[in-house]
Amino acid sequence: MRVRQRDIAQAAGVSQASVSLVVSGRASEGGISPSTQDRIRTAMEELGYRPDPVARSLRGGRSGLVGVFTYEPVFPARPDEYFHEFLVGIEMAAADRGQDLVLFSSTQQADGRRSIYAGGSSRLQHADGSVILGMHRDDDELARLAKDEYPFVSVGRYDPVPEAAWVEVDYDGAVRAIIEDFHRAGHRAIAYVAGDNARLPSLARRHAFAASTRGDTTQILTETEFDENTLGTWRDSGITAVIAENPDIAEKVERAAARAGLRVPDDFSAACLDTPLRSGRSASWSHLLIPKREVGIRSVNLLAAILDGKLPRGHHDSVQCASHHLGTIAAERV
Amino acid sequence: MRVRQRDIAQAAGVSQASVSLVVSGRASEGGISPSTQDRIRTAMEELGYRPDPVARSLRGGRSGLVGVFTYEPVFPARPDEYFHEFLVGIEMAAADRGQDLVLFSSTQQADGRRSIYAGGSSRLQHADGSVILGMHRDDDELARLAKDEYPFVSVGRYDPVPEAAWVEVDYDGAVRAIIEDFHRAGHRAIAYVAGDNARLPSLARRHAFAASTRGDTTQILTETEFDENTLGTWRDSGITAVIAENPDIAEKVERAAARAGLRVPDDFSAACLDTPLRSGRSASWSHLLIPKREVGIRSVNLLAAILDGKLPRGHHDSVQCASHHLGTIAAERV
DNA sequence: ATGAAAGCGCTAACAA
DNA sequence: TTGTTAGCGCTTTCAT
Repeated sequence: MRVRQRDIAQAAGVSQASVSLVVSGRASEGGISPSTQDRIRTAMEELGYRPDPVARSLRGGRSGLVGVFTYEPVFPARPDEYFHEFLVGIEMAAADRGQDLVLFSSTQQADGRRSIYAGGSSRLQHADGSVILGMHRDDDELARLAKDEYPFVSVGRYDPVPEAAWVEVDYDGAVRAIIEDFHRAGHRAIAYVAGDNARLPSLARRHAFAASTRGDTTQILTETEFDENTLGTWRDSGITAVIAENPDIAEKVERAAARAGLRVPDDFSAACLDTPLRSGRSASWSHLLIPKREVGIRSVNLLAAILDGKLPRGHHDSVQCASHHLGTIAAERV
Repeated sequence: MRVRQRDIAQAAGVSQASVSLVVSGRASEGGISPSTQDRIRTAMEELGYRPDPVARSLRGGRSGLVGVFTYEPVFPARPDEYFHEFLVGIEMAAADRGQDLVLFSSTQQADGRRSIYAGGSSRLQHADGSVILGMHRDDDELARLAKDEYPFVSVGRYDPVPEAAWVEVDYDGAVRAIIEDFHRAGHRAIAYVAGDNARLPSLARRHAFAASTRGDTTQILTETEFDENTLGTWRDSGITAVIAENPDIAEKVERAAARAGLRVPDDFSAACLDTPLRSGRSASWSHLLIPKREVGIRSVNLLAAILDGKLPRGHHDSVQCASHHLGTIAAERV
């Protein structure tokens, strides 16, 4: 049996409106005498009144629920480090703001893929707005979401939908900084090993690399193109430094180098564009520190600002990216 | 601008009730002529109608939201393997059932602890029911939740609140099986190193140990009581086998043994009551396989059954626990 | 076969 | 200082 404001109004011999004022803490402001307030509070206590958040949402238009939409399960079989840190930030920010998180597991279809509009009505409506996470996006769906004027923020740059708001990592600046380190150390012939997927985050980093190495000798290849012969090719082309786009690639390069009897940084300098695996052989590579937690926090905050009308729907935010030097960028012997 | 049923009723020249029937799919059942249905559907399409889930829940329907309440952040700074696998199961089951998950981050207070009723209103009401996770529970709050007739299921046995539903791991059977293995190998003097917290899951395992070793020589001590001298004490007491309650303890025992020049299983047999750390020294210990994922799945299913009135509020479910033998239980030399 | 009306629990104008 | 009223968007009798 739910206790409503009406019940305690009756018990305290006041109107429901007065109860509402007390509940929302605006009693004095609304001009309720201290004695009446006391009576109301006592009645609330005795009857065990708890405001109904759903009714509040209906009335106020906000549920305080922040959606988290991912095209993959949030809790994968193998804890995916990549997602995790974003989610830490998202949960922290939500907690700070007094908001709850909704994970849209219902959007998962039989084949394991998730779709916003598959179930007919968008379940995202349950949340005031959503944070969109993950690589494998459906541009059409998200475009539609934007057209429906549903407030959402993409974690990571998201060009395909012009109206989308996002929080991006400043890969440009970060990659540029790493290249400058290479330059300072005398390297002018640099290889870049990219991931196989041609998704935005990957492309962004490749472009940043290309832009920062104008005038240098460069070689860009993808993960699958990297094989046993690659190291030889590099040596022949005079390549003295390597950038691996992600930790897996760094591992791959390290293993190939080890087999070829080459050492980092004695034989070539190296850096990785994300934090390497803790226990891997490339753990000591110089690398970028992607501020995932910060990005998560800012995404939630940006969403809140958009909901409050303080920032426009398509606002973008960018987070600086630090780098962590572990001595795998050595001076080039000229 | 939200499009309401009223708007499309007007557009289609029908009453709001008819629209509602079409929306909920009970149009024919309610006796709406096919032609009218078509007109309504067209209007919905044109105006871009989306049902408001909040209004629906207020009216008494289901929101399709399953709460996940934890007394600690769901996404901890250091990924906590213990939680993770439960959540994998919970998300899988929710996806299967077409339900979404709500993580109650809003209940987090300044000190980092979470409380259901701290904010005055219980935000759990946003979900049809909730799964309760984590060790550090507030019995009073949960008792109150039960009194409020809020449907919830505890992950893990939860005696303190009699009305609580739960899904437990059959530690009794599992511990008994391990002890029987020890017995078969001839061990009759067994030590047990428990965790420091005296929480239920820990107590349950200790009791199971005590119950299964009647007539044996046993020694039960807690993690902090275990020190450099313990191994000597065990040898003096004729202890030939050890059970570690959790992976951390197993590690501790292994390290102490290594320092003392003792080997498992040559010098003593050993088993751990949870899966040991992958990269730890005790990785090869025989151990229990706690079916966390299964427990997560069943929790969600049990909650659904309770919501549907198919199972009573305080129903309990128990999941068998397998064990994995890695040869650290050796025959005792008699 | 369709419509009118009540009400879920709450808040915010507006009256008194 | 307090009470009355009108909804928020929806579902569900009960009339028509």
